[in-house]
Amino acid sequence: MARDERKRPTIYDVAREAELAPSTVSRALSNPGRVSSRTREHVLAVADRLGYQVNSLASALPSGRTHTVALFVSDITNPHFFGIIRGAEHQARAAGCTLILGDTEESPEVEARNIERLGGSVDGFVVAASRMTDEDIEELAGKHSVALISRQLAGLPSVIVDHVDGTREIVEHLSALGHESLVYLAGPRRAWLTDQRWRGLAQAARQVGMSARRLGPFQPTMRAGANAADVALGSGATAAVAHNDLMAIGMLRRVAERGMRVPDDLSVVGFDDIFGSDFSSPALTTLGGPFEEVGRLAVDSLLGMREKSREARRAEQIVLPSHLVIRGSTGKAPAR
Amino acid sequence: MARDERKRPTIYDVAREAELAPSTVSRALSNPGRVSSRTREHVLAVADRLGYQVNSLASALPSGRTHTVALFVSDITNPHFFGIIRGAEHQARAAGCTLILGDTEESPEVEARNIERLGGSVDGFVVAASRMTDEDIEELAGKHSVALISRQLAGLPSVIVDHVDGTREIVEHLSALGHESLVYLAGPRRAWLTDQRWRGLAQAARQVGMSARRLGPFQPTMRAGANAADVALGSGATAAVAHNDLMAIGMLRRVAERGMRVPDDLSVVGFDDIFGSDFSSPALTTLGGPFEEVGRLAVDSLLGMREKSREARRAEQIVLPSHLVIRGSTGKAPAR
DNA sequence: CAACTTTTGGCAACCGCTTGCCGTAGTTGC
DNA sequence: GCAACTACGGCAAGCGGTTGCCAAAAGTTG
Repeated sequence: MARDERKRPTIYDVAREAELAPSTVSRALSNPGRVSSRTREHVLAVADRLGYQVNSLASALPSGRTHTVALFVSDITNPHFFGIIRGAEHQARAAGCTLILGDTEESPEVEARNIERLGGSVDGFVVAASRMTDEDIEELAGKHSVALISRQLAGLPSVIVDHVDGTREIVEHLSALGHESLVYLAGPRRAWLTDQRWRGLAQAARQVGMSARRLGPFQPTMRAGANAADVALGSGATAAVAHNDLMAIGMLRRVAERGMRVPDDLSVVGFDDIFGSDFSSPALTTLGGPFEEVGRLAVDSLLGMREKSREARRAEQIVLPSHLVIRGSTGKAPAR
Repeated sequence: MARDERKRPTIYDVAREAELAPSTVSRALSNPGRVSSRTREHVLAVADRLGYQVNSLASALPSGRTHTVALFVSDITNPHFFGIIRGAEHQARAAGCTLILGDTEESPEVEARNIERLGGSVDGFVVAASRMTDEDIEELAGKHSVALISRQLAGLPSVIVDHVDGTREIVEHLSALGHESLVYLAGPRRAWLTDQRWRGLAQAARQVGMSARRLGPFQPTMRAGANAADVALGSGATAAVAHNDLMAIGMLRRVAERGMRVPDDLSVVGFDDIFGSDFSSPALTTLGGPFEEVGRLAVDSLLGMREKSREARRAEQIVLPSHLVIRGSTGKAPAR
């Protein structure tokens, strides 16, 4: 009682007060089945009275469990990641974990370096839109628990939003509006999604008898959207599918700047349904998805991994449904 | 050499390999002035060869320095915070620290609880737009290092963007356009900024002979903006200043929905210059600021606090200049 | 009721690093 | 040439928990 000199009480304080050994206190707190319920309740009561709180650092040291997960995103200023971040944060908190957020700035080097740096002090990594190579990710996964977002890799848990169905929907929508040609303004070469989206678009286009071309790559930013718009307009296609909404919104502005009209002269489609895509002018047709859920599930399967034995731990690859949000940026193809 | 069984090498491994005591290795690594340069270089070389990396948990335990700071924001999905988050993340990384991000969801309880939870495992807190009472913040600051963003409190370091000058600019801008009355659509009662902004607007209005009324409070969200728009239109004022851009953008939509026009029927001004405020329709006139810098400086002064002796540590209250970004949502006052 | 199993609490050895204190060797002053 | 310092390396005691192992207590069984 006398020695509460501003310091947080430790299990030793609780033990003394409860007239038990520190080890017993530790067990009562973190391994309740190991002590009698009478003892446990006594410990709990004393701990509560003293205002005891575990020192998470101290408990992480011997146990190896830090109760911390890291989430890396490729660009922290892309609104697309908000939902993911929020979902991940929620799920982490619900599981009693702390979330560390990292920005990899579109660079595989920054990504690798930051992950390395955190290596020993987190229970695992959720990596969204990784720019690393498959090999590097596999190496990383050999050393730490890893869950992927917007990327699939055999043997690793992942959460993505369906793009096969999504791209098909986009193409059918455009086809229904009379478009006969589209261009895909590709994202970064290292982004797994870039190829996936292109593949989906190309295949769907083939099936409905539309021509499709891939142009780029472009940085997935609003600024690069201006460039993409010029390239798209120059291509002669009547519909442009941008790698993401940031680019698509940048395109809308550039098209207007050049005195052309969306969708009369060019229809534009994006991906992600980000904040702002509903009030751009025109509002953007885009492929949305349940991104909070994505973040939540990624953290979930990351934390789940540790439970399962190495055997039973066949990584689950989750695919969530996407949905096409049709707005003003797509319209009838211009007459020939 | 033989015992690199998947485990990360420790200072003991380095010590053995370098034929020195672990304590010397520890000093060579983290207190270079304490050993001879010959020794230090030898240690560094061996550590490098073995691929040694400090275990930050283990070093945090005895030293109390975790090299981690936490940033709390009131709403992680508000784009306003992106810049702050990014700036904070950069500065933290530059200082060799890890950033933990927390969402307080506009709730003082969630805020207090989360801060409490992290208490022992971070070096300090940056709290942006805190919803806690002055008393609670002071209590918190008694136990931990705290730096404030968008809030001032005597004795605590803080970074804010100038609102006195900013609100004056807004009012003068509106006055110049012929407006004679404005309404302020207030933000949450617990937000320090709500009163500050209102005070600034009211005073500036008095000086230019404009009438000013305060309405609300409203939640600082797009959704609440619809409500705010109706209230503003009903007030008879010709100019509306929303608590933030989220609300302002929500207002723009609602005004259009009701068949009125911005700025012909009502001029609208926001705060923050968030992502999207440049492509809403019409584009939003808003008070911007160097928010990345805000995040950066907040982390900076938080980390700086620990250096200074308790005496010299007179908390710096930083005020960064704001700037009015004039766009299409403000225009000439409608003729009587 | 003896023999045996299951609970339950305690002891002590870590986890990996930091740091106060001590002793030795080398340097400086007079 | 000797006392007084200073520089530098080592020893060992933590930091606050966790956990393997042991022994006493309690519960089972025939």
